[in-house]
Amino acid sequence: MVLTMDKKTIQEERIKRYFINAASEILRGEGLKCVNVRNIADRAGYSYATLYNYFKDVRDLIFECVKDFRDECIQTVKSETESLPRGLEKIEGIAKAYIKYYIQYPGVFELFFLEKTSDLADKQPTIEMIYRLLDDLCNEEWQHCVDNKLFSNDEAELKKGELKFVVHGLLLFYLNRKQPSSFKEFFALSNIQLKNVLKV
Amino acid sequence: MVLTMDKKTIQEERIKRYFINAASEILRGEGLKCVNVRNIADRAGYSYATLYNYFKDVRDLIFECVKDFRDECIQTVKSETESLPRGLEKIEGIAKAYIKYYIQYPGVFELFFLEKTSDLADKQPTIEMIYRLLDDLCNEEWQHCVDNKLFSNDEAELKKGELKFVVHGLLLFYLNRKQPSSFKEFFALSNIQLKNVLKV
DNA sequence: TTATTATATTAACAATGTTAATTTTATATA
DNA sequence: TATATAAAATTAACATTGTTAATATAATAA
Repeated sequence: MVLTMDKKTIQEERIKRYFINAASEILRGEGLKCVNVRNIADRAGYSYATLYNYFKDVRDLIFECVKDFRDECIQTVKSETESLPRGLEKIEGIAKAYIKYYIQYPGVFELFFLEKTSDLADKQPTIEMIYRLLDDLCNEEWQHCVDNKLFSNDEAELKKGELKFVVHGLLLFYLNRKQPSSFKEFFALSNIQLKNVLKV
Repeated sequence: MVLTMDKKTIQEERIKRYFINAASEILRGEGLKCVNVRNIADRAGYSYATLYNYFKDVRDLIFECVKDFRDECIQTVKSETESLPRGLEKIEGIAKAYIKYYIQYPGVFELFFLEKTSDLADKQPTIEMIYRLLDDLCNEEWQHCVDNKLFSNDEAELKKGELKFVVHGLLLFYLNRKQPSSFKEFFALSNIQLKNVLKV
């Protein structure tokens, strides 16, 4: 795909990337509320108006960051859990690594789950990607459980959903509402809840 | 408390209320993104600058709405579930009514759980209230289950948490990310998940 | 080398939150 | 009751942010 790009497209993609990277850095470091066109452009080494030659609007640009963070999240979780034994134990590890990623980058959680996406018509595929991220990360292992007769298919579906809602519920309260108020408590609570969801 | 207010305080409270009610109506009808000082003041019948004689800033005003919505939510849930048999069945009913309230007023969910509250130092009690709302609504019934030896205290605590995270996880995905994409699917999914959490 | 096109920048505008300056209204006192 | 003072409300103004229009600069083709 990249090979078929003409010179112009290559250069265009390059400049888009400067903006995307600038926005990502701000998001990662300071969170969504600190991201604005002048900020981004400054960091990218352009004027703010130049941004509009490459992106429809700022939401469009910020949305591009989502794909990068998604890849990074997958990468992180995979490398942190590759040596775990398959099945429930691995699912628990994946869930923990997934949570850990957002604890490290709360701005990414904000972007993925809290940002208002007023008109998300053309962005639905990306939204879908995020919605299914945890499922995608765990799917093989759920299948493994089903194959080993640990659960029926229906039970696995149920638990998959339960895991997703519990994990994001926990993150919503902790990251956005400081509940529980310390990481230590949050960590203990997560572990208890995960153990409960993933019991046979 | 009201009885001890002097004339000035009474009048001040009255005007504060005009602003709070105006903001609440907009929130309820059009959601958080449509709330702004000029809007609110128009509806309250004042100039936007007047608002600053009564509230530190617009966040302060919007936060006042929280208490009203909380009371309304409690009221609604209680009246919709008063005739249910005690115990798990009632908890399920409460959870459903609670969910229904936010489906009816997505702007309230936004305000309660999604809004960024940059400095929430003095607002922590209110945040706490919201964080514990579902728990408060169900507490008596959980206690009833424990009294009837349906669960141990620890089990009840665990399930209380699980219910909270599942319910808010479901709402987060549906209200903020349109996942699932139809109410029908959401309704079915909620019912399945609630049944699962609340099984003995 | 110059005309044309592409790209980038500055200037300007609209929306929103906020504060300052000014006007209006209410209150107290002579 | 009339006027001085305090309180409350309004208009004007400013800052920030997203966005677009007008202008300037750089790249490219004839």
